[in-house]
Amino acid sequence: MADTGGSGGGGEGLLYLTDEQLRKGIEAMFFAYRGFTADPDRILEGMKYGRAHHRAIHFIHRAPGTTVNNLLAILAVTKQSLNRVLSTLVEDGLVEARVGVSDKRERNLYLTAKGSDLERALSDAQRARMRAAYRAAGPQAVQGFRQVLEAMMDPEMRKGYHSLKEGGA
Amino acid sequence: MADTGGSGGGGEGLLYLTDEQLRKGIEAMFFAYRGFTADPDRILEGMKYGRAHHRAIHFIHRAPGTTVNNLLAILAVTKQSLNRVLSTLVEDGLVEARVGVSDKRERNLYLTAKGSDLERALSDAQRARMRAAYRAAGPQAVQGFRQVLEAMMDPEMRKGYHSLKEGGA
DNA sequence: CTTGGAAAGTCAACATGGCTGACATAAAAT
DNA sequence: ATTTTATGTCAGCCATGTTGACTTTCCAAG
Repeated sequence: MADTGGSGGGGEGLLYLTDEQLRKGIEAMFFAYRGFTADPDRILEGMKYGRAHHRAIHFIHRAPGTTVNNLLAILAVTKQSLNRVLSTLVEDGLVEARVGVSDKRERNLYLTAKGSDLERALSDAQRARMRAAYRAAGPQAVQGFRQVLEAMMDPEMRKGYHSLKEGGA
Repeated sequence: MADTGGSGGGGEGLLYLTDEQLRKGIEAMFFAYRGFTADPDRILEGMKYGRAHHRAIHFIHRAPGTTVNNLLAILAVTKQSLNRVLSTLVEDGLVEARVGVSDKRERNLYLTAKGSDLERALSDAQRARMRAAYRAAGPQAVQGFRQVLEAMMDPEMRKGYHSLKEGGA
């Protein structure tokens, strides 16, 4: 396990694995995630929606025509929980749920124009912060950021993260 | 807006700021955070505690003797919300809340032996995952990870993140 | 010393979004 | 045709966020 890490000579290359460094990383993750969700949360607040609605809208936008079950796998919540969120979005005309063609048990989900508008507002806000952070840290840092995040995911999550393509009707 | 970024020659240095790259970062953050909380959540499940209890325990461990108000600032929830969590922890003998010495309105918070045991279990689990991710990604990546996370925080959060020292009785 | 406002913490009640259980409908298997 | 399986829905519970009203303590003005 020879290490060619950044710091110094001898065994110093493992200093980034000390409990203290790990703790800092843990707390950074906690505080950063709060920043990460802050802007969309602010937009949603006042509307009768929350973070759960944001997530659903995001992934429907990403994979139009996806099924409820597909979404379930990505979001890792129960179908009952998702259904509540989806129901209000359909009622309010942000999401259209078309009965499946080949399998009538399924519902294929699409954003309406109204839903797309909200999606854009939310993702614009979230991207703006992300862009600022990326720019401040630089491309090298961003690469490391992505590497660590990916290593932090559960293996199944990592799969869902890389595929995330299926779902077309 | 000249950029001296890492990749290539011409305008290529800004490729990491495209909407597509930003979206990948956003989703990575979402999936990674789930991994980040998964192990402690698993430990807490079954016990009558949740993520909120974990956070309280973590920061009391970090700053023994901290006051409720101090914790409030770090966690950014309402005192009523924190109070519920803290009350159960005190009742169950995981946290001791000593009336302040100089100011009897305050409560200084400490983990009991029992509380420390749970804290250790939780942070061991969380650190193990973090350590694995760090090791997999390497020290260079970890540095970038930390840089991006910090740039993603709100400025006030960033302060709280760096100080986080006060709180002694 | 008394009085009044600010600060810290507590109690009550409500909203969001997790959860499990029970169920309806459609599809697939026998 | 009947049973089994998959998908989605309805009802109700729990954790944890919220606001509002209150108590206790502290400090400052009189």
